[in-house]
Amino acid sequence: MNKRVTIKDIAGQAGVSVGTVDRVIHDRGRVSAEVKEKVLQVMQALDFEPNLIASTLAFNRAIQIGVLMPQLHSDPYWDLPLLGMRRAQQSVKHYGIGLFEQMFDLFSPQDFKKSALALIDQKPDALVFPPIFLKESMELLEHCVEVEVPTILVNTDVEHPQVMSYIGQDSYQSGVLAGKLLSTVMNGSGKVLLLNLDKESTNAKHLMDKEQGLRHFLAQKDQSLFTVLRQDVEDFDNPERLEALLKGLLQQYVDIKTVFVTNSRAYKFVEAIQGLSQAHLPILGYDLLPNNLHFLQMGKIDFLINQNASYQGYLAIKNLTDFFIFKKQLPRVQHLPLDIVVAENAAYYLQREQGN
Amino acid sequence: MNKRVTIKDIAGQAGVSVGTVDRVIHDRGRVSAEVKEKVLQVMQALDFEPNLIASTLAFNRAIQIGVLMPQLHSDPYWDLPLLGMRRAQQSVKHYGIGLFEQMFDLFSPQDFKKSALALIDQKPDALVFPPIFLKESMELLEHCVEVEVPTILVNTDVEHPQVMSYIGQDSYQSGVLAGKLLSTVMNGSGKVLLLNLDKESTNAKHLMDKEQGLRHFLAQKDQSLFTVLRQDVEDFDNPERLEALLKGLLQQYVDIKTVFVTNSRAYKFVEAIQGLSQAHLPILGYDLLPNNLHFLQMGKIDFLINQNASYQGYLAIKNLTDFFIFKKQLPRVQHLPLDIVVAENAAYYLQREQGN
DNA sequence: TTAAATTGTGTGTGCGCACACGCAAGAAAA
DNA sequence: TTTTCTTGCGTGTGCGCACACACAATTTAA
Repeated sequence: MNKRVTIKDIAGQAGVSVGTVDRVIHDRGRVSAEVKEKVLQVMQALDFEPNLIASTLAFNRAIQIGVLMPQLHSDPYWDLPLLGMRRAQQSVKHYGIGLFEQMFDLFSPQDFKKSALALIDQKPDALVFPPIFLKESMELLEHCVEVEVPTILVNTDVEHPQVMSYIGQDSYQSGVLAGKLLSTVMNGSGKVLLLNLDKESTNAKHLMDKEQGLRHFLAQKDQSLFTVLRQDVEDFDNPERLEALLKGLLQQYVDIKTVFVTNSRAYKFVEAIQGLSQAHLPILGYDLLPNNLHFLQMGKIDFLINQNASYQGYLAIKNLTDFFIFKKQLPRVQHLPLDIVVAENAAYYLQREQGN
Repeated sequence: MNKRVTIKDIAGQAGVSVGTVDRVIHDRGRVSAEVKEKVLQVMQALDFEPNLIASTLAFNRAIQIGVLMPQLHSDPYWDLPLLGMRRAQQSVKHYGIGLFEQMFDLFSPQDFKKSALALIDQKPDALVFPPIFLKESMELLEHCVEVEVPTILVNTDVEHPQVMSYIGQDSYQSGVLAGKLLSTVMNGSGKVLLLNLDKESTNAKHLMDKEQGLRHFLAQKDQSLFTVLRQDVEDFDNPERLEALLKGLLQQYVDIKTVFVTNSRAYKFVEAIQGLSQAHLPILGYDLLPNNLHFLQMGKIDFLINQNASYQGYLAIKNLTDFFIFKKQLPRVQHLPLDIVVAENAAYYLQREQGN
């Protein structure tokens, strides 16, 4: 193994001191044009790659990542990204990467705004958050432009120049996939009941994308065979109401063959229809929450699409480490795989969600 | 941010020098029992975590990982793990991790043995290889015991005390999953044609595990409805022979409803039956090879189970880095997820296979 | 014309740790 | 008893780089 090239080697070859080489590398100025040119030339010739280990050691400065997330334990899904971030932070803390965590009320745009300002006040070097509230998120991004804080979005993408990277699923394609899976269990024709179990206050962009994906897939298969019935439910926490609603729907539309719950709350639906004595109704939902997995193993949920919520958080922190420490360029969009989870392969995904 | 505890802090608190602390940490001896106790106590009290960045910088020694893999470009599947390892090496080279690559002929146990010896001669710090030939692999592992080289297996697991870690799929469970998927497209009953497209010379342990998994799932569903017909094909490179064989089988067993190709060569099967004018026969295969993906998009292959071949290699190197640099304990078995790949979600897995 | 600011360069220190070396005091061997 | 070895510590150097500082040679301002 030929030992690596160091700035000392560069300095020797170029006939200057290491300080000058350092100034060229960091573009700090105070170097004459000719000398700079010469140094760059030698660096090229020797194929110099800085030792990032030594670099971070000498840099000796902490990098703080601001994290704006829904309050822990307010919703089982939203715990996952934060836990992923904390795991990632553990594994990159040697590089001096720290987290400023700031929580907000999942259903309060006002609180989101307040928390965002509080977080920015701490002057983080970067920001990570899910744009749950569209309007407030755009305002926050504008604010980030002013204070020059690069931002990574998780869960939902939004177009804005200050967004360095989005990490999450392609919601539209995930709807397409749902269509594919549901059509295979519908035996030729029938109606899909599409359930949005969410509050109106939250930005439902990704739910709408899923719906479009589903409709697109079914339409392309055969216009007449498959239809979609969409139902939005805001008080999804009330099993009785849900049961009553569903009873009505199933009576009214006897050709409902399958159910597509567009977010992680499929288990709430299953709980609600426990009372109904009804032939098995195939269900597709999202995410490996304990309740969903329970019903998956029992055969009450047929498919789960894994949104890799915890991995989203993990990757966000890992990517920022790559950015700050290893000077890597980040891709604008990082779509995570659309994992199809059934009872037979759930264990491995669960392990991964909890492990890395 | 309260700055981190260093060995200097420990030394100060314990009333000794940093050299003594260092000796305690590395258990180099030459420390009296009382002093050692005291130092350990202080380390505990201050919650000391060594700065691994500084540690690796000071360590200043290269670690060479021996890699024993099938010759590049001899089989599209077997290129993937090696490419994954190279990518991983790129991303951990700062830590002084290097690869000794040694290739062998995929179908020659003798060459495997010869290459193994050549690799061991280079005195690598660790070894990574797929135990394709069972007998020769066990001999190699015995050799590793003597020279004290820890080993990571990929693709196939083997029981041996020298194996530090296995990275790959749970073959049995992957057969179970195949059973689940195939049974959903068989509409109630029928025969599964199980195809082993492999040479007899290679260790077929994982293929047998897949078969057992499949049979187990189908039997548990309903003994009488589903049956399995197994066919081993050694000259899988000959489309005419394969076509003739299949023609015979399909005539003989009219209730064959679906095909399970137990390795990455499903595309060879599809190519062979192009000539047959035959109603669509659902096919399940393995791995995201270009040819497989092509037929998946065309609808000629219905499911692929992703064995994450490239990620296996990637993880092997990453894990060894964790082991040597970050002193992490590795799990004996790391089962990778059983990704269900259909036309609608293939792109994301492909991207991941090529990307990280 | 002299003082002040700027530009271009080299030197030195420290990041936290690994490891070689030095040296005293006691233990074992001669 | 003298010599050699061992044990138990401290000191010093270097890993490769970042950055502060010193200082001369300019250039600009007063």
